[in-house]
Amino acid sequence: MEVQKRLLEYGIKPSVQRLAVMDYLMKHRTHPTVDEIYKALYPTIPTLSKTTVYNTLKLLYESGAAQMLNIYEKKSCFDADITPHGHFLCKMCGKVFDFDLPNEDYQKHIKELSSSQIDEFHYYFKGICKKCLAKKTK
Amino acid sequence: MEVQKRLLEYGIKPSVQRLAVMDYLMKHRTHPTVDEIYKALYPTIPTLSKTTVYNTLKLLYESGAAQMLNIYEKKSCFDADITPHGHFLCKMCGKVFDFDLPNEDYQKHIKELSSSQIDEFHYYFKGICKKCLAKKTK
DNA sequence: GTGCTTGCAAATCGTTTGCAATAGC
DNA sequence: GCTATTGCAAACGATTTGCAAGCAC
Repeated sequence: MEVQKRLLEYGIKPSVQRLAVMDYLMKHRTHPTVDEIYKALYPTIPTLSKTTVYNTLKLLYESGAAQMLNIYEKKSCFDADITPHGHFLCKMCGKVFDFDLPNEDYQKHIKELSSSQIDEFHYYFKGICKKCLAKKTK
Repeated sequence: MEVQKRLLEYGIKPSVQRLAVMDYLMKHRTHPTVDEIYKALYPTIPTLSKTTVYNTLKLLYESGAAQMLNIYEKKSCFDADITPHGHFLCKMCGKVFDFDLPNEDYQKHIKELSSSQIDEFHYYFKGICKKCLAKKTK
């Protein structure tokens, strides 16, 4: 199973809770928040505490096994996709969408900042998605 | 004075407090937080309340007269430069630096997302700046 | 004097911390 | 048994809210 593999790859000792959180992240590419993950896992792991979800996500993020996004103003959300890519937040439906990023751009900017150490890369737009735009004009 | 001009341009009725906040933002391109702005202005406007600073910055941001950045994990910071440009957060010294963004990239991505409405644009790196890297290896 | 702006105090909410209970080797 | 992980309750800190007082035209 690739969930366990991902944890081990980033030096994270697996546990029921950690596997569940990583598994959820890998299967739900919706950029879930702590609360969403907690609420989704609670039914299957009734002893789960929100602190553990916080701890686990922090661990995943700091080990590099997941990305933490601050695209929402007040809460973080998480992404199992750790390759550099862009995000789009629709301010109407609140959903976050992925979009590909031409790789040359990424390289170019890395070079511009050379001699600094780059750990994280964030690229996103906020606006209104096609679906919501259509609804609005109706 | 261009501070007042900026407010009027974005349909914001000037007041002592609003002018002071906008003025501070335009003169200090350090991406200050609410608290930093409040602490800086308090000596000159001793009746100033932090709520007003919050209100004013929200107004500036929602009117388009300033940018709000969520590059820090837990607090917002603000930028009077409203043209699309990139940011770099040094995780050691905590400073945020600007960097220019090749304009074609911006256009390209806008087009990729066409038929969505784009309101905000965020592009940033996190890492360690040259100065701090040098200190570290010493 | 009417409506907008300000500012205080209290509330809110995501997140962190301290610490005791628990699990895994 | 020892160490790392979990989970509860309390603390924290940035931001928002309710509301009364002040200001401007």
